[in-house]
Amino acid sequence: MADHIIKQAGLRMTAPRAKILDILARSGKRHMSADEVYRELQGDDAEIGQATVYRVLTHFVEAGLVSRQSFDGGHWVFELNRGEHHYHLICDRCGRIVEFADGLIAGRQSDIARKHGFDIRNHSLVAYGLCRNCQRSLARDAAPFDVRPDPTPEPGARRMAIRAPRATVDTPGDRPFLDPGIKTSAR
Amino acid sequence: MADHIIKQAGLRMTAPRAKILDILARSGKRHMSADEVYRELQGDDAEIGQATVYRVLTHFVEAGLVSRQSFDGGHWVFELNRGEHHYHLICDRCGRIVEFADGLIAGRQSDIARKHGFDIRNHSLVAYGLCRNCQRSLARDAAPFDVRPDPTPEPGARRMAIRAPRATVDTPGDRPFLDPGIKTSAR
DNA sequence: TTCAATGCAAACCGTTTGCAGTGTG
DNA sequence: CACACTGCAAACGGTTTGCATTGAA
Repeated sequence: MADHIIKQAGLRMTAPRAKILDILARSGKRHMSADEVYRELQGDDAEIGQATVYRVLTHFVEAGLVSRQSFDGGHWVFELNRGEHHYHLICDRCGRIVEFADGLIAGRQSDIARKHGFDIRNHSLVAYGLCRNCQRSLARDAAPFDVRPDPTPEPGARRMAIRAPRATVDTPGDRPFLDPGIKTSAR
Repeated sequence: MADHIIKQAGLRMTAPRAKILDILARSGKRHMSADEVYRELQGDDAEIGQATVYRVLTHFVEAGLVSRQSFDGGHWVFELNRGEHHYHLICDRCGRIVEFADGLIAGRQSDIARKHGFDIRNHSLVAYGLCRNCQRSLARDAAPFDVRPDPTPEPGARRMAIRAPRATVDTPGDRPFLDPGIKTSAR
């Protein structure tokens, strides 16, 4: 249950919070937008407003349960905080996301920050390009332009100029989150 | 003049384009939002609409003259493309931005990408924290909360939850852009 | 002379906020 | 029983778009 995790984080337990944490924990997608969380909730019985989703997610971020970032300007993307800081590889075409951690980069970056007198609290590295599959697809049908990504183009996709992903899943090393007694650094 | 640069990039020359490129080139700020560009234009004689600013900037990005990114979810920030890819250190408190390039990080990252089968086209590394000045200020008046940043708080600043910069200047090694015959890779 | 670029204003869309009602601690 | 949390709907703010007009090539 998500219950004790929320309390351990110093938050009041409520139904919306439990459900949202649950969704983040169980969803196939590691990275979800507020709207995706909201829609997932709709299928459920209880009525939970968008505002609540945003507020709860913000609370989670502040409490350190969840991390938030925006891949290249779109909307916010939320991700359960599994403790290990990591970076992202994103496919411009299909939206596939691959996570990776790298001490060398982290160290180098913090050296540089120190040299500039910065006290770093957070950082993100995101690389955009084509995943293996999409490289293949593109080569295969050698279509010069306007090839539709294999994963469904998603109906309400706004023309995001230049770059237009809309993340789908993918990540190595899956590990349960809610079940084991995870130690939340309460605040 | 910006004229031949725009043409070299394969774009039709128009007054708005010349002016906007000029502003990006001459402004003290290396990183400008569309709105900042727009406001800078207002002081000028000619009437140029916001839509045009957005459209022109988008064209510039597509032509490779300008690069665009969003520091942690806010709006887009545009920056004249000076050829050398670089990363950013951003002060959470005053918005100061420091740029740095690092081959080691770039190399490492592209190795990792290759290992995952990705063909990277672009990447960004941004680190958030406190610059030296802000660390000092905070220590000095040891105010636990709600300290106002030294650089004016900027009136229309939306409460961006968690993080709320609003960039001001700062960058090492200034180098003119428009004057020398820069080689634009036209497309 | 044609078709891309512009200006204006309205539309969009993700996110935030005000307010009255609800339910946790 | 107080006060944080919720739902709803309206507000917000950055960006995009439709359409008639202008102007570069």
